[in-house]
Amino acid sequence: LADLSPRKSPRQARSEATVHAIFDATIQVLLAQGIGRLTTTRVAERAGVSVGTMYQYFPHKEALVRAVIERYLKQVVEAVETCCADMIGHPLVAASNALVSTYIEAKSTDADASRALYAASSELEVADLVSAAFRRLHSAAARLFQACPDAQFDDLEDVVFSVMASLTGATRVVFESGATPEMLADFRKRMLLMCHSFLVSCRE
Amino acid sequence: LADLSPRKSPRQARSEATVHAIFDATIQVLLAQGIGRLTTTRVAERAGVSVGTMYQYFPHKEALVRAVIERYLKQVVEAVETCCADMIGHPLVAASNALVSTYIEAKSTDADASRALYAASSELEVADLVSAAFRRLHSAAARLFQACPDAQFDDLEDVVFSVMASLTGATRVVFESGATPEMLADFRKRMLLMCHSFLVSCRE
DNA sequence: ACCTGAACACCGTTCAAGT
DNA sequence: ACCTGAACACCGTTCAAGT
Repeated sequence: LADLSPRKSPRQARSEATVHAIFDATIQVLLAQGIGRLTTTRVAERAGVSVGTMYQYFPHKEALVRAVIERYLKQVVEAVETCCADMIGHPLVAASNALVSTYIEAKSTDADASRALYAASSELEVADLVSAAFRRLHSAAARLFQACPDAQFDDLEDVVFSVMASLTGATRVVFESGATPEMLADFRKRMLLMCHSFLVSCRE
Repeated sequence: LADLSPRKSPRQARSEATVHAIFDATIQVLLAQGIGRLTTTRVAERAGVSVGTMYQYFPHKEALVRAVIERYLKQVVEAVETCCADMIGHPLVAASNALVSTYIEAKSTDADASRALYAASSELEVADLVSAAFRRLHSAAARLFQACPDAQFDDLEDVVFSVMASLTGATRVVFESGATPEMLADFRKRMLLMCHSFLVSCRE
């Protein structure tokens, strides 16, 4: 199996700046040109270094995009985790609504980036990153609903899995269909209702 | 904009066989090796023709994969459309359950193919095919729920959009997470409940 | 009417040579 | 310790030449 992590850590100020420049260039090319036009030459050119330098810090092109996607996923996951921690102990309806709203808003704040990264994340082998992020979302949500004073679930894990699969999967469909902000707002309202009414149906 | 349709129609028996061989070879390589290892040379070799021949019938590699994905989507869409037509006039719970079950089963019957094509369909520019299929699913479902004797919806189109986004999006998440048949069966049960309880919440 | 395959352009990756 | 860029392997696509 190939090593997908960055190749070495910068030890001097110069190389740290280089890594940063390469990382930024990758984001810029990705958002401006899309994954299809992201070539190592283009990234290196934009970063102002040679291709060879790029390969000193990233073992291959895929690692570049993985780094960008990883940071993006982290940002979304942490927003949801913070929300879930804050809502511990609240009643079901409040917990459910906060979770759904926070997730959709985290995706919406930079909708163009979301769209570009959805496209990129499918092209390359990033299933591991996506499922790791999904697992963290799942855990945070499970803890949240576990702590609801007005709800007991027989099989919490499975119920939460379905909620999160719907929420993340449907959100992806909406972004990939190129929804307008109005459609997104409408979608958000319906997802609030859908998740809550499902959770109520599962409550014992 | 590039022309993405097949380049010409076969006019003689020989060329018809050639197209068929290329099409089959594409499916075989896609399922056996994945989209990452699908090269024009490999497909041509497997089909027993030269690359040049391939380019007589398909303008580029993407068109090969599009053709395969198109046929697959058609199969799923038609299964759902048939189901929706059959269930016209049934009560909400029966209609909803039939729709959800039919969709998930259509995806499950050839789970490996579903997985391979989910991966492929993200790599290439097939958003148009996917959204065309989604639109047909949406229409069929809207007609179905419109005709439910025990349910009236204020904004049918939007309600159905959310149901179908959840159903298709969540199913994708489940397949991409490499779910076992047992997990799939469990997921199916929960989606039945989720879609139905949401529809009930929206009913006037 | 259909097929071939060498040739071309382009891209990811490497590595000997530089500072 | 870090950077360069020519060189290599591989892939998508074309087109003059064949049957």
